[in-house]
Amino acid sequence: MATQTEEDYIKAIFKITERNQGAANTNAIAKYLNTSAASVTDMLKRLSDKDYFHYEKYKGVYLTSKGIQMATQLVRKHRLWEVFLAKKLDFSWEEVHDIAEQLEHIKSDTLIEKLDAFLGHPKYDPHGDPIPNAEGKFTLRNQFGLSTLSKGEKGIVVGVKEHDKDFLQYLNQLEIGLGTEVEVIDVVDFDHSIKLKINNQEATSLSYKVTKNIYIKKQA
Amino acid sequence: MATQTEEDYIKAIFKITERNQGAANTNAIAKYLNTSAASVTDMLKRLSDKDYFHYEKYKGVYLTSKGIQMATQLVRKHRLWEVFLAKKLDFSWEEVHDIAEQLEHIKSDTLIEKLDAFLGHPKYDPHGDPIPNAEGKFTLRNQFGLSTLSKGEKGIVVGVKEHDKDFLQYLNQLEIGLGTEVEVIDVVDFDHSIKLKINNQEATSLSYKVTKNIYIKKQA
DNA sequence: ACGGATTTTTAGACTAGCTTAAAAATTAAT
DNA sequence: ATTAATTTTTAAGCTAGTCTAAAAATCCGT
Ligand SMILES: [Mn+2]
Ligand SMILES: [Mn+2]
Ligand SMILES: [Mn+2]
Ligand SMILES: [Mn+2]
Repeated sequence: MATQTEEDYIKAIFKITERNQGAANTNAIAKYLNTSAASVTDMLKRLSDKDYFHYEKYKGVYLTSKGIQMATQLVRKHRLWEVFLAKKLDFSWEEVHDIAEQLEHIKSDTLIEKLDAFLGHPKYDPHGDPIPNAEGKFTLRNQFGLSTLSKGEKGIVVGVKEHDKDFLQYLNQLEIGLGTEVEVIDVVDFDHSIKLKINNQEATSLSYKVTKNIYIKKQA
Repeated sequence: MATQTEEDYIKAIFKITERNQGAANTNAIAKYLNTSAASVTDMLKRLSDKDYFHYEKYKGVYLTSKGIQMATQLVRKHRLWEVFLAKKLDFSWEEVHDIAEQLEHIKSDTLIEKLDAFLGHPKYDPHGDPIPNAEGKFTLRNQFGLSTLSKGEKGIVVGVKEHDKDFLQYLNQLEIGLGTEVEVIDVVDFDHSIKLKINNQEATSLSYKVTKNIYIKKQA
């Protein structure tokens, strides 16, 4: 069975290739896993006969279907545990990730299917990210960056791109969370900042850096 | 922070000293953890400057108060997770142990307190074992081995001594679980076997080996 | 096409944990 | 009190995973 470290490497490669649309290179993996490039090369060499990925020296690495399947199951577990922590144990969305990072490695197929049922087969996690089903299929959604809305448009917050704690806590403070109604009152051309009504309260100004990390579903 | 292996060693020492009423010796630990005596000696040497226990060559090992506290917290976590698995996810009592053996190592103090609250601060786990509170205090109970009952006495099953899967499945088959009402119809002196009414069904015969592993609360 | 910067790999060494085989200490039996 | 059996420790060596420093390969600007 795969060790926790192995699993973390596979998931890292999955996340990086997904983001980059190409092979994951050594430095990117090292940075993602907070380890040295030398360790990564070493690990890739040691793992490369386990058929999780294709590795060519100096060319980076990409997952095989076996690797993708494993990574997807890990993402499934991670996100289901996040839902459990947020919905059942009342953790806030900025607290769930670190704990789920551990829980995702618990070995038991039955466990995750029972957990899924207990949670009512949720489709999205506390950050609005889709939860793959047991077969690995993600439910995609028609979403837009809040930064793409024009003056007068309304939406409902459905997710966040950035998962950084400070960012999420800033959103808490603004009372922005999943399901929050927003309406763009004004867009400032100069810096792309936005004046936003949040749940019909008085408008607040949000920087582009913030709005481009919030996903919304458009509202009539 | 303590590694999973360290935690397993501390818990093993705790369980063994509790059972033996004396220092835990190398072979006992090795057997408990399914490892070699040499590994245990090695580990004890390496851990002995971390103040979890007192170790004297050839004399075995016993926990310090720091070690006891750690072991108790592990038992608390283990049993709370078992309750979660049984009560919320519908696992049977013979399935929960192996998964809890992994879950007990998840690092987060908040998590376990929230889980405890979510479960309604249970006092006993699915095997009837007491769950220490956050301060490490166990709630003891006035219980007897089913084998100590005399003809005519009634009781309610409150726990099991043996946690073996086959034993627990045998009890499932007999429809004996926590809360089951039992009445001793007859005691056979020769082999100490017992004729038992289970939930007022027709009586079944149980061997001494079985009855001495079932704990009951006496009933008027 | 070359030189410098960047990225990646190699080399060598470390820790945690484990193994088997042999040596030493302890315990038990005569 | 010896000897024999048992338990424990030591010795030597293995794997997984990590590190730093140095070498090698690739990439990039001119
Ligand atoms: Mn992880
Ligand atoms: Mn998430
Ligand atoms: Mn464990
Ligand atoms: Mn239990």
